[in-house]
Amino acid sequence: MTTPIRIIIADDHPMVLDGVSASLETFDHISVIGTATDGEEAIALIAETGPDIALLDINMPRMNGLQATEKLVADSATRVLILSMHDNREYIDHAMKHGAQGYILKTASAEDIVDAIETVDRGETYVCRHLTKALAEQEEGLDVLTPRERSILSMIAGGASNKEIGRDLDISFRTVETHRKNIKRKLDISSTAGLAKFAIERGIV
Amino acid sequence: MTTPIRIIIADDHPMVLDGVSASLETFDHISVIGTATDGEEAIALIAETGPDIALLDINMPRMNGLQATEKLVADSATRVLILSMHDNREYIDHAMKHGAQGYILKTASAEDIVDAIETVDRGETYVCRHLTKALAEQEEGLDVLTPRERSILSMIAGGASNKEIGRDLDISFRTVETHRKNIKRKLDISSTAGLAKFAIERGIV
DNA sequence: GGGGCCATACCGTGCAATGGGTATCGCGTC
DNA sequence: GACGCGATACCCATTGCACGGTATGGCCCC
Repeated sequence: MTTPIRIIIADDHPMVLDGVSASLETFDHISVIGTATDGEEAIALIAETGPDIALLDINMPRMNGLQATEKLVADSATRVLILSMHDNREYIDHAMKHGAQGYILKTASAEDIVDAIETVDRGETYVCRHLTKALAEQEEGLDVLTPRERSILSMIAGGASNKEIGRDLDISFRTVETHRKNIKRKLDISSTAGLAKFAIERGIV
Repeated sequence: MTTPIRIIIADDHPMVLDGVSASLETFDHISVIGTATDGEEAIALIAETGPDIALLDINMPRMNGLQATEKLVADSATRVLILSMHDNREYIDHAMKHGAQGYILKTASAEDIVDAIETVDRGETYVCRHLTKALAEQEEGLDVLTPRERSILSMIAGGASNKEIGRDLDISFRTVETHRKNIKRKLDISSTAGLAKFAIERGIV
C-alpha cells in the first residue's frame, strides 16, 4: 500500500469534527493526523504537522476558513478543501478565489468527501456536484443582473441611499437611480426592503 | 444497570448524523436505535420504534424539525430535543413553543448533549447554557422593541409599505409611521434597507 | 391615583424613491 | 457599419418616507 493521505480537519462543531474524523478514519488510505476547532488553531496545527490536505469549515471563531485558506495558500504546501453547509454561489466563488482547491457540502456522504479528498490530493479541483442544482436555482434571477447592478444592489442592501452610492462609486445619483430602476424591473421587486432581502438571501452583501 | 435511553437522531448532514450517533453510542446508558435524514423519515421511524427521545435538526428537507416537533408532541410520547446550529432567539422560542423539551447547539460537546438527553429524559426542560451569551448579545437592541414594533419590523423587512402594513394590521398608516419611527430611533438605523438587514440577521422574518 | 409604557393617531416640511420617459457613448458581434 | 447591450445621465409628476412635533386611552405597578 502507498502512503496514506494525511489530513487535518477544522470545524467549530465538536460533534461534526468527531463524526467526519471517525468516518474518514475508516478509509485505509486516509489518515486524520489532527483536528482543530477554530481557524488559528488550524493554522498552528498545519504549520506543525504539514498535512497533505486541510478540511476547513467556513464559519469558525477567531479566524474563518476563508481567511485561513488565504494564509495557507501563501505560507504552506497544504491544499485546502472547504467543507461547508452553504450551497451559496458567493461562498464558493469566494473560497475558490481565496485559493481553495475544493468545496464540498456537509450534506455529502463520506464517500463523496473521500472522493473530494482524493481529487484534491491529485492536484485537481473539486466542486461538489450537488451544488449545481442549488446554484442554478440561485442564479435564476441573479444572472440577469450586470456586475454593475450587482454591486449597486449590494450597496442598497447595505443601507446606502442613491446619493451615497453615487458618491461612493463616483457616478451621478441619477445613474444610480437608473440602475436601481433596472434592478427592480429585472427582479420584479418593488420595495427597497425587498431588494435588501433578496440580496441577503443570495449572499450579495 | 437500568434500561438505556432509546433515542433516534435526524439530520440532513450524513456526516453530522454519523458523528453524533457514534459519539452517543460510546455512552452505555444511551442507545441510538435509528437515524433519519429528513423530517418525514424521522416521523415514520419514531412511529415505528417509539424512542424515548428524538434528537432533531431544524433545517431538514421535506419536513423541518419544528414541524416534526409539532406532529410528535401531538401524536406520540417521544420527547423532542432540538439540535441546531442557530443560537437565535426566534428559533429557540419557536422550538419551545412548538413543544420541544430541549434546545442544544451543535457547538456543544458530546458530554453536554448527553447531559441534555438525560435532562429531557427526566421530563425536564433543557436549554443550552452556551446560548445565554449569544442571546444576550442578540437581545441587545432587540429587547427594546415592543411586540407590536417587532411585528411591524418583520413586515417592513418583508417588503411592505407603511400603507400596506396599515391595511394588513387594520390600523392607520400614520400609526405605522410612528412605529417605524420609534423602531429606527431605538435601533439607531436610518434606512429601510438597514431595517430589513437587521430583521433578517435576527431571524425576525 | 399618578407615572410609565404601549399602542394608537394626526400634522407639516423636506427629502427620497417610483415609474414613465429620452439620450449618449463605448464595446463587441454579426 | 448596423445592432444590441451596458453604463452613464437627465427630466418630471407622483408617491412614499424621514423627522420634528403633539396627543389620547388603556394598562400595570407602586
